[in-house]
Amino acid sequence: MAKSQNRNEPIFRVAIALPVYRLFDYLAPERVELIKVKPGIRLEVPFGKAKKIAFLVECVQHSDIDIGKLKRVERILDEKPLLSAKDLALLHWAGRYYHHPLGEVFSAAFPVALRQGKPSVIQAEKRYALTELGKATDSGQLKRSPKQKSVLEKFQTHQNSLSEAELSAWNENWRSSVKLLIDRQLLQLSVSESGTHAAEQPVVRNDALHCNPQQQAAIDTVCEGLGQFGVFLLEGVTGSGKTEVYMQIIRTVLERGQQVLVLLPEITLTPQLEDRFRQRFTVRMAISHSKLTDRQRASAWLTMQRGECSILLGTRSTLFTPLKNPGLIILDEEHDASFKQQEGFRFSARDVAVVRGKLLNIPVLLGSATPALESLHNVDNKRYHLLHLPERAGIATAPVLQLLDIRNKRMQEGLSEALVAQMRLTLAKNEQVLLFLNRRGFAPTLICHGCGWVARCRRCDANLVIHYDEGILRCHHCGQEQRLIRQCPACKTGELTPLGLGTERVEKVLAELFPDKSIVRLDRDSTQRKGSLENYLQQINRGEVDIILGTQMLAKGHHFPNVTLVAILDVDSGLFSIDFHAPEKLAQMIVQVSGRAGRAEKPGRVIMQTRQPEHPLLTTLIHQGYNSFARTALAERKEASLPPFSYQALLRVQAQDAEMPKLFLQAVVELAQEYSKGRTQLLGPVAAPMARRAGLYRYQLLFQSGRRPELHALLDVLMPKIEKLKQAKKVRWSLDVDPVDLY
DNA sequence: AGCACGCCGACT
DNA sequence: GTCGGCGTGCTC
Repeated sequence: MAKSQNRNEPIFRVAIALPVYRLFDYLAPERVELIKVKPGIRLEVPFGKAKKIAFLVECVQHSDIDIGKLKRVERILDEKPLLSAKDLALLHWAGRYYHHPLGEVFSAAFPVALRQGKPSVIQAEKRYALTELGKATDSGQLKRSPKQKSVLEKFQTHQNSLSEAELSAWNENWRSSVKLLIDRQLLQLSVSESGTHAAEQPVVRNDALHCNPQQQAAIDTVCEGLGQFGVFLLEGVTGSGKTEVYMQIIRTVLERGQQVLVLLPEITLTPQLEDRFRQRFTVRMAISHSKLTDRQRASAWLTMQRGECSILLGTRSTLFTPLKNPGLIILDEEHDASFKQQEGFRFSARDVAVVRGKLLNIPVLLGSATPALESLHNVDNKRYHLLHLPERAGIATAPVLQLLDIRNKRMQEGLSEALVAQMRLTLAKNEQVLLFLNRRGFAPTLICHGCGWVARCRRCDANLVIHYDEGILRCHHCGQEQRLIRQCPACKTGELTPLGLGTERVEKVLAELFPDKSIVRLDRDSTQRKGSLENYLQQINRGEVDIILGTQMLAKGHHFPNVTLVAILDVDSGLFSIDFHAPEKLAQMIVQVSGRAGRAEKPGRVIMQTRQPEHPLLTTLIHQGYNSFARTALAERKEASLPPFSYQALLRVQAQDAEMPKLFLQAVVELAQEYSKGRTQLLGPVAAPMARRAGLYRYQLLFQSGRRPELHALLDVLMPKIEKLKQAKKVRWSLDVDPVDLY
């Protein structure tokens, strides 16, 4: 039949973004010059009834599929691959290491617009600036249009022009106001000032700050290592001048004509670093994070790919952006768990960055005040080179940490009398107080005083959290809400009482205790409105706020120079977790929160309320510092053969049916025992710590081995078989290699 | 992931 | 007698 005459047709083996491990074979397009076709190019292929975008993996001569059944590639989308051979190798490595389908890995490397098959064209980015009229206009005149007023103020408090990307990061809905302000001739389109860099022009526009010897040593060490692979761990407390070190190293990289990729854990941290970089560097800089439009992200990606831009600042997903002249990868706050993607393709941006650095033969610079235990372990075994910044730069002094024993003490909504007294002293000196409580809402539990009934989520194994402001009960795990009830549904008589502490409740008592003070609450609920976080931060730094109260989001990066007292209201809640990562996370959180205080010339103090004043984690951390804590914690991990002294992968399963997840994992265990020759342990199957979430029943199975190759060899044979398991079709499962969150 | 095929319940 | 429920299986 037709079979034989086509025997020598070239076959395109492609990856398609699907949750399956196998690749798909297609007939090459007719009249194609095979020499010009390189792996990595995007293709459009017929797939089932639809068309899909595919990535060419290789050209082969033979297919296992009957050649008559193969379809033909419809269209070639790229003349040349947008990814280099080394970046393709990185994706293949990541697919193998995380045991994730290659098509989805490829898909993650491209910005949305390109993975949908859009052409690789760059949309020029617009910038806006004040007109002379805009500079002279008092924003008070716009008080009848508050959105325009705030946009005008944004420009008036900003030195340079603002790009679409910067405006989007600040407030997603800026377009209409900017348009109206242009109509009023207060704003104008500005000629792209950050794109003016010419080859002969200096890369920096102003002088570097003076560095202390340790900073200089760090700069020199990394700069000497440019042009070859090496991982540097820059350990420096808040205020030790890490950013200055980054900038001086970046300058050298730029002067070599190379590009720099800078990764941050969170979008909210990009504007401040972007500002500092723009003040220092003349080169073009791209920003990429999920608040930007698909078009903006595609432009950032392509300008880096073409080498038209020298610095890329972005979050986790930016890691795979191709670089025409790669020089350096910086990953700031490397300990931060946000660098681990928590769904789908669960990669660690830190670990993949290191592999990327190795493939590109460039240095990787990791920065943190509280390095991850794995990173310190990698310093110990000489894989990473430690650069230590022991001092605070300038004249700032380190904050003093102290424990406040609250056993048997009178408490008012989580505040001890001693703490309130310290707050009064601080406020009397006109200095700011920061209170940290990592629980939003009014109270985490609503309990009946009469019968003990507790408000539970119907779809999760969790209690509903009281949100008085909104008059609702909300589940923090599935988002389900219901009206706040007044009467106990069980006994109809008892009094419903809020139990426990949330930021809303503390805010209320603060308002009573300090009626003449201005209080700001920063948590996901109070900052949901776009741009409100930035507005609050500005208020705080203008000194219009006396007491700052907030959750996790306070712990990251933001500087509050006039804060001299920090209190961690409930440090004990972090001491009792089944996850072995918990002590590390708690210690990092304490040090990070402490870093918010006592910058500038005013010394800061940190008070931790605890009922465990003798707890070794707390005493070690306070008296000997983070590094001693880390040493102790690493010794404990070693003793217990936990990571980084062993290697883990967690197989998670969930299903509507209560029994299926367990049955599926039992089948997996049978398979694993058949193929596991070595000493890879199987821990489970066990119910997940939260056995039901959003209506789904959850189970998990942990693989652990003292040798990484052994674990991966097992997973290599196991995963394709798991995919074909008949039980697999009735559940949703995912593998998490190097899990950081065992929940 | 989509999407069609397929075999059992309440409607014109 | 049909419309449609979502269980199961396939996509080169």
